[in-house]
Amino acid sequence: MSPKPDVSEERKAQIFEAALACFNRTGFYQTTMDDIVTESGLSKGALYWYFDSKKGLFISLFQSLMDQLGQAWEGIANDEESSATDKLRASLALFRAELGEMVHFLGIMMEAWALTRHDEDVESLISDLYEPYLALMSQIIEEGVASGEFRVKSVQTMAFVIMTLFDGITLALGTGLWQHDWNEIVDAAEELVLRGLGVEGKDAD
Amino acid sequence: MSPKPDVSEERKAQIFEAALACFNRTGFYQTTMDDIVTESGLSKGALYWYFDSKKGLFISLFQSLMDQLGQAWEGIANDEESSATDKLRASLALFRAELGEMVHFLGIMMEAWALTRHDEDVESLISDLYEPYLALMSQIIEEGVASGEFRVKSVQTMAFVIMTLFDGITLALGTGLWQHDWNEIVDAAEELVLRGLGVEGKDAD
DNA sequence: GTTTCTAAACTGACCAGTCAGTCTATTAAC
DNA sequence: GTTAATAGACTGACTGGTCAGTTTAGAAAC
Repeated sequence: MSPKPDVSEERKAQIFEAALACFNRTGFYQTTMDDIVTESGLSKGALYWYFDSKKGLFISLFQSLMDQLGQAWEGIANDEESSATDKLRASLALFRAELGEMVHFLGIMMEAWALTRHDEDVESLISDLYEPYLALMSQIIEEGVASGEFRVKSVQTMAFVIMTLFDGITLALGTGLWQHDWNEIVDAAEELVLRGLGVEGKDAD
Repeated sequence: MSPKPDVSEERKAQIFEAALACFNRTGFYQTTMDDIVTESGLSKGALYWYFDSKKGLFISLFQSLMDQLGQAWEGIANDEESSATDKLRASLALFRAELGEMVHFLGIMMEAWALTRHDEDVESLISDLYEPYLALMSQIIEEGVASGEFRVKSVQTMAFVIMTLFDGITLALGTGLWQHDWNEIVDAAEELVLRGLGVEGKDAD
């Protein structure tokens, strides 16, 4: 149909890559569209051909980055074979793997958190993304409590606290407060969470 | 000496109050100096009489907010009377109290975290503020391990993880992901941390 | 000869920071 | 006790630059 070969997917990817680099480096307000023009090697016209605004570009980019994560979550929670403890361990392993991805766009993650405060679109995007994660965690803890593996006062609240710990670790990496290998933090977090939920023994690795 | 009574402290406080409201509401880049002018009821000249730049004002404000916190930390860690477990509980109580203050400037806290990525001044300010907190936590855990109260693989890393949990909770409040009473989260965090460090019993509370 | 796409010049709103000048309480001189 | 001098506190119009988004002219593909 098209009188020209469709390059739109490549172009979008090209713009995303440039926008990722810029936003990650200097944040949302400090990067100009011209920065992204330069970084991408395209023109301003091209950017506005594919995206209607700077904010639209940021949100699309953020959305697409998040879509690449968290595809595996559902599989974990719905595995009939494994115990709640196993599922929790698998969740932690997944978080570890996701962190490995996230280090490439921690700046964008943090920018999005900050934007949450004064931008409704970003705020609802984030809370939508958050929901399934929290639901999964609640489900696992619920199961563990039912089977006697975990001891917990409030399932919902504890699930939230554990998610909060994950975010805190992400934040610490983003701010650069933790200079060493982030695997060590995840190890310690695993130790804290498993024992904190009342899982006994086996903590000699 | 001065031919006029010194009102500079009141003025600075007045500017801080206005800047706090504005920055907290709309973030650093989205608030204009004119916003702060309007909010404070002063003039632009007055603002620049007391502060050299927007960034300077933000940093002074942040600094002053942080100074109001964390005065009590040292007392806790150096109390010879109490056990490491007691000290940890006291630290959690302090965090709870600080959260009560922080809810009034969560926006500024999050803005500062995000700025960390591309502003050296903010970055070094934050890591300087962070240091004593981390040192305190490490000291308490170290003591607890020595006395056999806690079981931990790496003191440094575990201290960092617990601090990270605090930040995560702060972040969750800031983003508005947690809609309920934040005291509940701190309760759950306390449960997780105490048991996670290997403190036995007494969790029927 | 039409559609898709690109380039680059352009527009105009916006905003941090400046500055020439004003106001007012206090002191010093007489 | 009135006048002049002083300096700190303050005002707000203005400037110069920046940058999101638009326009326009045309190339490339079919």
